[in-house]
Amino acid sequence: MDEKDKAVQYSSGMVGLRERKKQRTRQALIEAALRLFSEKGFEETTLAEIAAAADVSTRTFFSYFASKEDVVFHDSAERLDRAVAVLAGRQPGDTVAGLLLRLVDESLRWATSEENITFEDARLRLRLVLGEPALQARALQVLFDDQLRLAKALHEAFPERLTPVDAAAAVGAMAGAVKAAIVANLDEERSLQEIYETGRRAAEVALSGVRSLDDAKTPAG
Amino acid sequence: MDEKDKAVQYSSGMVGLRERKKQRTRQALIEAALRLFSEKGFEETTLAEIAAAADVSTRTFFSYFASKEDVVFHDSAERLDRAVAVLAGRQPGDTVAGLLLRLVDESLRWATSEENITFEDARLRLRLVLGEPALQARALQVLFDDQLRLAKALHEAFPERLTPVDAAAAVGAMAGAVKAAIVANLDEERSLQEIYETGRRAAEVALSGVRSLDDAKTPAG
DNA sequence: TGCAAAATTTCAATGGATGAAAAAGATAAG
DNA sequence: CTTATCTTTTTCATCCATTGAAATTTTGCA
Repeated sequence: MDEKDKAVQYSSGMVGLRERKKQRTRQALIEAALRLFSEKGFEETTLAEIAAAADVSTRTFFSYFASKEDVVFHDSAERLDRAVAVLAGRQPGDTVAGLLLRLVDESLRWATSEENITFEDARLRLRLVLGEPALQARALQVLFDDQLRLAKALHEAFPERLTPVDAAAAVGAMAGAVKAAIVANLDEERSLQEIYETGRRAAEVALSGVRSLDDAKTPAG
Repeated sequence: MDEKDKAVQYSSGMVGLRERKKQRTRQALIEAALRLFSEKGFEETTLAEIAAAADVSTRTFFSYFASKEDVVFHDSAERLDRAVAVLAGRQPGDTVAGLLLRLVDESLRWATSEENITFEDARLRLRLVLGEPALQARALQVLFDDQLRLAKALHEAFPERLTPVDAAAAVGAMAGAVKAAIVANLDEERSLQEIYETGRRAAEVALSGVRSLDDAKTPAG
């Protein structure tokens, strides 16, 4: 799977029979794996079972995904591309904080929108990921890699205002706050709206600073 | 290894021969593993080799560490305990921002102090961790778990001022900023002092908010 | 149709991780 | 010192993810 394939991975138009077949196989693997994971659990599902359910050999699995964990994050590249696009679309009047807040808004909205997957599916996947240490580790790694690229994109959006390190710190603070808040909120049953609000409030804390938490009236809103 | 053992893991006083022998074995495993990792690389070193170098059976390794990666993070429990202690030692006049800044200061100082390990050793370990995907993943997981406990400790330090979610966001922003900044800074050769400064500046960004980056003169300093 | 490229399968091997039972070592009591 | 007991280590057997290489099949194209 070279760069060209990766770039076109989630675009709609595919040409030859060969490519269409590959996409079908990929989709079959994803669906088989996610179904089995939710039915029997991640650890309990073997690659042999996934491959069998998708009608390919076990070896073939690894020409589509680098590891058992990676199937779960099959759409992470698309998500990152969208996020980078938000930063790249910076307008002349934009502030760093405003642009980052737009990033969080769009990401949260898309992550929980119907166009993408059902909210129930999203919640299921979140539980799956947080419940399995191996998946949790992989998720954190994906997030970490994404942050590197977002920091680079933010620096490029404000080349004169932000040093690379400041950009990294800003992205890190934003992502760290949102992630921590969402996870902290996951114990109880929450509605889509509530989780969205939690993430947004965390973004505000990161934007306006922890110091705002020390003020009597929070100027964050 | 039950709770009592874990609690006393890094305290000085051990009684019986049995315990002393266990500590010696643990230490032998750590030293053998770290030496082999830096000599031949992480992937290239097998558990069989580590066990042989420490004069135990391969199986015994797993009664000391849950995985090959875990040896590298043998002191993470102690580090976390120190960090939690800082938060627990909150004084009446402390602000959230002030307490968190003290946390970063003490953590950075201790992580790079001679009492702990040589700075060269610390840098070697950092390179090792960032270079090996498996170790990077484990590091992020450890950091993530630590953040959960720190968020809890911060909430307990300011039970009336911070909701659990706000505490999580604050800790997440702080940790995210510091981590991102340090990693972003690691490409070039940096002195101890420079890395320390980078982390502290990132903490200031998280504390005072990304909005401060939008101001002409940064009020962060 | 037949050749070249790409994808899949088959086969074999490595190495991390785990469970269970046997063996060896340490502790405490008599 | 010796025995009964508890802990730790070893031995043995096994599972499964992952990888490399060679053989085979499928697809694209002349």
